Amino acid sequence: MSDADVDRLFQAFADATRRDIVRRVTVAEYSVSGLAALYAMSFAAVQKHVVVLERASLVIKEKRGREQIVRGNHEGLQKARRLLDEYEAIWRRRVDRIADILAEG
Amino acid sequence: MSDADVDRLFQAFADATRRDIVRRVTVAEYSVSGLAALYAMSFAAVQKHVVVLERASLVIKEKRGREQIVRGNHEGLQKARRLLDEYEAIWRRRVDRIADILAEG
DNA sequence: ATATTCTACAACCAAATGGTTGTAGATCAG
DNA sequence: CTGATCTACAACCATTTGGTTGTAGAATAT
Repeated sequence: MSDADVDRLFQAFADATRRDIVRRVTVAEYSVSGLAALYAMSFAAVQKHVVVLERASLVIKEKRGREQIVRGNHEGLQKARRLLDEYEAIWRRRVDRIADILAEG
Repeated sequence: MSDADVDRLFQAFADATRRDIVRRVTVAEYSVSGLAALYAMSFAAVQKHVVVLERASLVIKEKRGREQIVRGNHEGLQKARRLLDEYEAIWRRRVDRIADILAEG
């Protein structure tokens, strides 16, 4: 995963509307206009949010007739969690190291 | 945690330099200028990154003489992980629900 | 066939972001 | 005391971001 990929992923999470879209489409399917109806902004704005989420692998679009069905994509979430787990591991190592120093000291 | 807080948190993670700073200051202490020496950018740029990380609770600054010592702050990381865990829980509920439907069908 | 719906995308705008240089206050060293 | 170092912050700049309206194509409904 490149830096740019990670940037895209966390950037995608850094917006409340997009986080809400992720929650919704994980629970149920929505068309883009179905999503747009939920928010106090234009269709185009919501469509752009969906594009951002798609590029971050947090959402998948599938054409169905004239609609585009949006569903959650577990891949992006898993990547994000794995990344944060790495940071957590660094913390754990640090805590262990300090404990060792205290033990031998 | 407000939407704005969550925005700040993920936004802070959405930059490779800032992620690198977080890793470094979790392992060891750095002054702001000590950090600045590591990157191909101005002191002011790095100082701003530290401010962003501090506002996101990912880093803590402590004045020591004329230096400002930067250390990792577990709080922000924990918050971020807990948030992603909530999304994961939504996924799990969804998977369970589908399994139930298949079982009774 | 025509009208409607859904989507994509361009063009535009204001605000935020990530960088720069410059200035000034504190602290430390000689 | 003087000079060097460390930090904070202002002002500025280019690019990105999150929003808008408008246009056009594809699929559906009447």
